[in-house]
Amino acid sequence: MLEVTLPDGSKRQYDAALSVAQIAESIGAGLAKAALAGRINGELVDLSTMVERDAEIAIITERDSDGLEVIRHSCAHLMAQAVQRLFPAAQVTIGPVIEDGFFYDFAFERPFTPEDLEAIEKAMGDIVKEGLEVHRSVMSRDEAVSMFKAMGEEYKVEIIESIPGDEDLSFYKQGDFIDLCRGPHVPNTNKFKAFKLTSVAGAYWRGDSSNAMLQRIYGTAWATPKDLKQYLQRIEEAEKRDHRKLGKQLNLFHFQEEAPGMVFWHPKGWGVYQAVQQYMRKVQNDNGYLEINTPQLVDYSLWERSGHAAKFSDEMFSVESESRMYAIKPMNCPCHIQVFNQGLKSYRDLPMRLAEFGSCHRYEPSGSMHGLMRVRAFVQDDGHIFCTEDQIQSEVAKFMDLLFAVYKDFGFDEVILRLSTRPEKRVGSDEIWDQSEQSLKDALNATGLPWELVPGEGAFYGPKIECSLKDCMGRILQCGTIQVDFNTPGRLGASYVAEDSSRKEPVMLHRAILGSFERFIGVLIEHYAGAMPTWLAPEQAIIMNITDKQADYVREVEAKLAAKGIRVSSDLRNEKVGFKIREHAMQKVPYLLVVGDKEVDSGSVAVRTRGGEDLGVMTVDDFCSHLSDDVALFGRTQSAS
RNA sequence: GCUCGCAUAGCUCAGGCGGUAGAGCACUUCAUUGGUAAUGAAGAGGUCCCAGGUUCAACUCCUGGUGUGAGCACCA
Repeated sequence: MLEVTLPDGSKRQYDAALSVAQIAESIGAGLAKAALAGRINGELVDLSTMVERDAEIAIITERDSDGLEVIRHSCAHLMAQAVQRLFPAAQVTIGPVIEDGFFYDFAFERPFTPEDLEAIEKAMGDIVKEGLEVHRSVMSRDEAVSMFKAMGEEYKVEIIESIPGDEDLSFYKQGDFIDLCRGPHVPNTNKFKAFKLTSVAGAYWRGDSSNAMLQRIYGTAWATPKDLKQYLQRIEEAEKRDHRKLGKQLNLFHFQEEAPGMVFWHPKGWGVYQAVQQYMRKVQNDNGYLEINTPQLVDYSLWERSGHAAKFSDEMFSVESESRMYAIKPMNCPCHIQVFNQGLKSYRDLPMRLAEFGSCHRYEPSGSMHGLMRVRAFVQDDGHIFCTEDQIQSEVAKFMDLLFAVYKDFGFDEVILRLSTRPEKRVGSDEIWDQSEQSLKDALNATGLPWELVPGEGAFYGPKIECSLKDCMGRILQCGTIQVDFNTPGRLGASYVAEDSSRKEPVMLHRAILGSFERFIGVLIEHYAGAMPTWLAPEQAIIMNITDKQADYVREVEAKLAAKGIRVSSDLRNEKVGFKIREHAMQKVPYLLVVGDKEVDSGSVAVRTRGGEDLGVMTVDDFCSHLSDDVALFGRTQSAS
């Protein structure tokens, strides 16, 4: 006798051990048909897994998120089988589930073409129709190694040989295809209803650029064709929001060959940039930061002393002039220490918060550049807080509060926090690292928010908290950071006089809220699909006449609004009003003001938003106060959409 | 940096088994003065990314470079 407990709490008794599939069958034929996998006491298992004693059992179908994972994982196997049918020489390596889909890496003599992808997708469809049963089996390490050796699957041999100990390994076989895998998998290849191969690209074996490059095929798989369609629509929507595309359409900025990875800001893009920067300047002034400005070109020796040259010399631009070597600054911190070092500092001066909208250049690898998101010349909302060890936690806490408030103003409510700890290549003693990491952990815990630990991802001089925001597409984008640095101030000779009149080294906190203006504006463009909230919009209002008769009045209103600091322009072209409306609405100008004879007579403007909402006719003053109310909202509510 | 694509008018993109190119929008001119997402007509506009090579002939084929896209690697 054994008793199983189902997720709804109901219990069932069985005479003898039986498989999860049989349990599903005993509950109902429909469930048995829909079943993809099971869960025994919380652990995901195959349907064929035997239940031998009392347990909590759940039947996993495509409706569970775990079910979707199983489908995707199995779909990777399906694809590998199809690839090996078409290209027997292709060797299989690994094929995991990723967000929204899966990939599988193959070692093959030539790259796969888009035509290959089509053929592979078709072969996958054939295997689905064949309805091959999927069998799990267990082998010893040695057996498995000799089997894959015989098959010529060198990468699989390498994977198995890297698995420690003598543990048995599980295998999944469908038709003539067998793969090493932990599972679980769907019971039959006929379970797939919606999948698509999306792209092919190179990827290094084991993620190491010194290894061979494999061919990675990406695919997506869903429970139903409808879900697949929705996913493809989501991708399409993301493409429409691509900041590179919108940057061109809205005439915000451009790039060109002569300055790879460096932005040419156009008047409208620079308008957004200025709005963001002026906001940040005020926020920093209001929160105890002192704004400074430091040189862009600094003698190379400073970067040697700071430790940057040793790690990043290949990524630094340098300039030789009159037989001196300079580096174009890749970051601001060594310069900020120079400012701190001027004049004797007392513990009474701490914490000292220095901020700079510092223009930096880094030689980013060519393949890593991506529109505004990753550039070679950028400006950070950079700041360095010089403080005592005792002040770290409260300074980090203050910073976190400020960051949350700023993100809210920009319309981002969700912040994801991660702590990156000591990397292999680093400076400073282990004690110092212990201390730095602990102080950040304490600060994170003090926020009361969940956070994730990322071992080994810290900067070479100290651990860091990375603050990511979630945009309206659900994408997670790292922007802000705060990093504890017990190393660099000492290397560059910073000190202060403590209460007991001894000399001590200050701790330095590197911090940025937006990260780089370039990247952050890229994020904003995509988040708002180019329709910036009014406070950030480069053109907040445009006034247009219906016929030439109203031209003078339009100029008058324009001057009046401009005098109030509103970013306004007028469109007096000899075009129909519908044409002008369409054009400016597509340019995402928040407010479109139409003036005809009626408005001239009554001294008013007819107001509509870029989203098509008619706000009616109002006086110029009423419009001004409507707009300033909207501006005061920041991005907390989407305005004039 | 690595793998594989791509590069044609200001923009979005066609095109040709090698014989110096086309559309829509934008632009200019003319007509039109029209009340909330495209008024009509005409015109102008190109070193087909750059440098070599093959060829009677290269925008097209080959080689190299640059930029760019997807992914990988990197990210102080």
